[in-house]
Amino acid sequence: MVTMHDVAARANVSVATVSFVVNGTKPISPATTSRVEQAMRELGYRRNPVGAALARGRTKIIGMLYPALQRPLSGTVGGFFTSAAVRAQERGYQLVLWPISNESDEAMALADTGLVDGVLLMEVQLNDNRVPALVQGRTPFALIGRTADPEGLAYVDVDFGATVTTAVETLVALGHRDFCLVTGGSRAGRFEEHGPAERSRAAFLADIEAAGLTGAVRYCLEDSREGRAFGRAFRDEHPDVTAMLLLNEHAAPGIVIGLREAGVRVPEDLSIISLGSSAHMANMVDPALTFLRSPADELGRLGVDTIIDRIENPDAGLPAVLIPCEMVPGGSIAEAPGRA
Amino acid sequence: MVTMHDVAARANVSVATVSFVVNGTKPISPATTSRVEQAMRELGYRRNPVGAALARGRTKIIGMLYPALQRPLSGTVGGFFTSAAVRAQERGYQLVLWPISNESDEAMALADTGLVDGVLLMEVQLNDNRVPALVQGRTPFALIGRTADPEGLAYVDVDFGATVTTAVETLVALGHRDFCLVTGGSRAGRFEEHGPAERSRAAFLADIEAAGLTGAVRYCLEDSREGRAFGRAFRDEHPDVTAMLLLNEHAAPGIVIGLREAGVRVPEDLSIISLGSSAHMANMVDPALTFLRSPADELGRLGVDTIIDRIENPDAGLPAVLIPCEMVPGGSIAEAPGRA
DNA sequence: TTGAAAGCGATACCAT
DNA sequence: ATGGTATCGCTTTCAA
Repeated sequence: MVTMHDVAARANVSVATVSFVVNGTKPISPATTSRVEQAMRELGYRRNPVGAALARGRTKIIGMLYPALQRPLSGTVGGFFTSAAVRAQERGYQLVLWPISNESDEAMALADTGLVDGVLLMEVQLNDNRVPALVQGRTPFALIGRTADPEGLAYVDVDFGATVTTAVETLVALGHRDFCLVTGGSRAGRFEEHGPAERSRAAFLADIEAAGLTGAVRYCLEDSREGRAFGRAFRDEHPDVTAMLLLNEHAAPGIVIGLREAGVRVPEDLSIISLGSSAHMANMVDPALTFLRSPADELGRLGVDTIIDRIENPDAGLPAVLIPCEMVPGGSIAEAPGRA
Repeated sequence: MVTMHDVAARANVSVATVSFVVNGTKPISPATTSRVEQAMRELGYRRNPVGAALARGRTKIIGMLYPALQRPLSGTVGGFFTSAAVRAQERGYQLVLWPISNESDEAMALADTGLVDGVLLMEVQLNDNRVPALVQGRTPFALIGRTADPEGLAYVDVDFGATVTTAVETLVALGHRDFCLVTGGSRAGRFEEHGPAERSRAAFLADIEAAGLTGAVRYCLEDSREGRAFGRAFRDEHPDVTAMLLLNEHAAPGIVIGLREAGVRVPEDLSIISLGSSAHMANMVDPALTFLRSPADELGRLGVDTIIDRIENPDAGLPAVLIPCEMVPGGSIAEAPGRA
């Protein structure tokens, strides 16, 4: 490996000088600069980030912590990751996706050892033991998502309350009065921990009550086969429901197929709005779903901005951003049956 | 930050001794060991991997290089990544997903600087300029996928030839004689570079010719809306085709929806086999697709084993593994029309 | 079994 | 505008 020493020797300067031209840390005469640059070129020098990291205490790397084992990487995460990676590069950082388990130790062990300058935590649960662990450490972090009480934390998240309200209002305007919210979650029994599902549920129940409507809440695993079974059984279990809010894009195609198998027509018999989805997923379903678009790209960018700001300016205020989803028309909603 | 010095001082030993107990490098008396361990506990010591990496020249980190900007992370990649991450951990490494562009420089710049011990290259193209760049460097690497001529490279890949042959044989046995292969690719004009598509195409044409059948090859962008348009137009463009091989799981639901809109029934009028897909994706379609299961998990594991073997034993042989997809029954194939 | 000390590669302070 | 050098945290050889 070619080191700064080699370059320095070749250019007849000191390592300090080489470092200065490499980093632009201090003014160096054009003559020396070009001599050094030529030496680097000839030798094929490439700065060793490990050495730099040790000396500087910074790596210019941001770790996006993702519980890959519990929650297989899907297209949604891909959206976050891609936009976040682009933004990081724009700001001179590298973003890497780091798989961790849900246990707190691992997150810390990585975060707190200097390998990354900061950490972006994904799939935050309402009661997430990784968060207190990170608070204890000295590595800056930010959340994509938020805990039950995100006071004092830097986060960006979807505004599920506003999103649900938009959906409910849209359907109420079409005459619907009997609702069902279907959320997801990758393993039974831990749904209460899932922020998006839980926040949507709370907003849903509040909206329903405020408007004097009826509303059930159901869970369905995030898998198309589960969706099929769920859809097949739905009408029998909820004969009166005419409007469904679906926070489960992976099960959505299966659910609609199951409904059709059971003789339920969408949207004539049942209107559906998919919450937090994308055009690609919505068009996998027939009819194409009316959906509220997840602001994945915006959140990815904002998340990166947030964590970098915290790294570079730890004393600034704590950003807390909520972005609502925006309605995209589709073919899955109609006037309530017997009203047209 | 608590360093080894702090621990050493607290335990009244030298830093060398602390290092020995931390790494188990040398035998240390039980008494000293427990004194050191207690000191570590009391101080909350955590070894700094940057320092370790610099001293040792190894980081125990494997970088999975992925062109996230060109090819948004999807569920398929998630499968690779998850199984690969698990396997890496089992073998004492960390696996991180590193977004890179398709340009060679970036891959190298990262790989060749000591931040990662080895590199796993994803989405390898037939003619991939990142590969010669990696060959020049001194960082071990392996491919998931392979170039046109993978001689001398370590790789694991799907056996597309065998997969296509299985599909064709299955359909021929049902009396089909007019085929169409539909592949994907995220941007027009670069399909020739896409290994899976190109290898499938070659195998397809060879099988078709050998059996005296007719076979068209079409491309469709990997998006459900594109799939819908494609499906709608298909019958007019290929009135005689009764059997479709589909190497494009993201467009699959849209294609079937489009076909139905155009009055084409699956499987009565047209049989479909999806190549390299998963149960989850196959069940997003109605009828559930008959598919050849992508060995994503196996490839992820094997890829990691391969790169770690190369890191730890560079002189061993170059593994070159091909795994065929395995048939999973579904509802999308039937006897050729007018044959039953 | 334990310790002293020489690096690993780069940074940045203090001189010149 | 340059250079000498201590330093970052840890590993590892060589001695004791």
